[in-house]
Amino acid sequence: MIHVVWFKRDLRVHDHAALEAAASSGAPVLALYILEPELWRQPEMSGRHHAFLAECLADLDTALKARGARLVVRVGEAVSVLHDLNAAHGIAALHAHEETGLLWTYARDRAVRRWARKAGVPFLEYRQHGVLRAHGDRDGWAKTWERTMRAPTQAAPSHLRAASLVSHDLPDAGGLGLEDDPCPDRQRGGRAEGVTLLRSFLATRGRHYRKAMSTPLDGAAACSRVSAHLALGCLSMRETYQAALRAQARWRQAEDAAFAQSVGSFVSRLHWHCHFIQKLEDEPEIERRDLHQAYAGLRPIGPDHEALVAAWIEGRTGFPFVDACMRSLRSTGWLNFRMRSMVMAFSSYHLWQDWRRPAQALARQFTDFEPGIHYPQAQMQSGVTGVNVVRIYNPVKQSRDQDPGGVFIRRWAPELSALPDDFIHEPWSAPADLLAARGVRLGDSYPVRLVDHEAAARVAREKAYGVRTGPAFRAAARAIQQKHGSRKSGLPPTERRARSARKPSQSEFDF
DNA sequence: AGTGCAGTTGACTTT
DNA sequence: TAAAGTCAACTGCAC
Repeated sequence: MIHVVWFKRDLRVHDHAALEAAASSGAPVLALYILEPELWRQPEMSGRHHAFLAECLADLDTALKARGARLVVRVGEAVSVLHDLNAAHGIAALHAHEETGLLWTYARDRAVRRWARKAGVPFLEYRQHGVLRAHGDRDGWAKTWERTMRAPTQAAPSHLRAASLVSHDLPDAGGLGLEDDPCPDRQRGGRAEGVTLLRSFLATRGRHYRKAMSTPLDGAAACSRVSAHLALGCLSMRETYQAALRAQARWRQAEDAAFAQSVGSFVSRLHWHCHFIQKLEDEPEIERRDLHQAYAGLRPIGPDHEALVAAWIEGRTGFPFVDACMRSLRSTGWLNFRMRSMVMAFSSYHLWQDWRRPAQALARQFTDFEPGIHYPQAQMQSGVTGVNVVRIYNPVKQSRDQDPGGVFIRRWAPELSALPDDFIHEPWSAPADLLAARGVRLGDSYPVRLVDHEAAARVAREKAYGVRTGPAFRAAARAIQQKHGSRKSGLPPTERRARSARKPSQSEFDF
């Protein structure tokens, strides 16, 4: 009989509750990764995810090898893989982390649970990060998070009694039906890489995080870049959080206030990470249904939907800053948070396109795709939650604010690089003779902008606010309040006013 | 010195 | 991690 550790998006041996539990059983341990071809057919998945995963798995195998075990890869449906292993070796217990993922993985986990119950195999699931499953008490959430994250981390087992099984080869991207997905500046996967990033961020790179995180230029180096490693679990949230707190204390002691504050911003974003994933955990349908039903059908899918989404995701909107963001994302697999919000909002408001296909296209581009952050954010930036303020970004203002010298634009839209700073943010307003002199032919060397952004924003604002004042909105808002029982609604009127007067923050997402 | 005034800043409101 | 508009307080300057 063997204990199986089913690795999913927790690809590490450190601070790993499932591995620890299996190891301490004393029985032979099978470290299993199930490569599920059907998962890779989901519209969110892409070649860069596959490449990053392969690196993570190789790193995990190295870590297991150092402890006398190996990673065993099996290809197929989780239930049938587990069924075969159980038939051949007998599974004494199946250990895994809880996964908050796509509806597809949600359904697969339920199928595995059903199978385990029928087969008489104990299926033991452990909390991942700070996300709570089936929690009733909304008020205690932050406290529980804090307690979980401050608990001691679990050391990696020093030696594993391994069940020696043959590992299968990881299918390559083409074999899984994934399109060619060149990403020349993609981050490397694996815990070693994640640890290096976290260390360099907390020791040097992060000093100007607070100021630089929103700029497309400096953000790439000033941000931690551990998101992909958290998404696949190369790093645990607990060890990341504790490392950040230690660094913050060190910088305070060194009287480097700027660095300490930057680390503080990072820490608050770690809370935010779990806070958002919790939304998808509680309401998996956020992946495909407008949270607020009054918005269903607000953006009907027209005949030009596909062409507009393609122009947007490929960086051909005619807005230099938006296009630079999209092209940079394609090449690096990463974009800072503010620019992610901007491009999603641009698609939803200026282009007035339904959020689902764009969200899938973005998911494929993000090496750090995390369903629990991605979908709640996509809905928020599209203004369909009914509880968040309508935020329409001005792509030209963002360009002037975040890239005043046009350096980022020139890097990613070199066809515009000869334009002077005054016009690089909005080439359509440049005099024709200037464009000609600088070799820019709108509609030829660079696209004509898809929309007049000011007019489009005006129309979008009216439509978005139109929903909020309609009778359907109020009815559905009441339903959401009832279902999710937001605490704010229970406050006495005076305090409710006082609270709502507070500056609303992006992290608030009370249903 | 005090006044008028254009321009700036920041808090706050509206969309 | 919205943007634009409003308004009052403030600032720098000319006279």
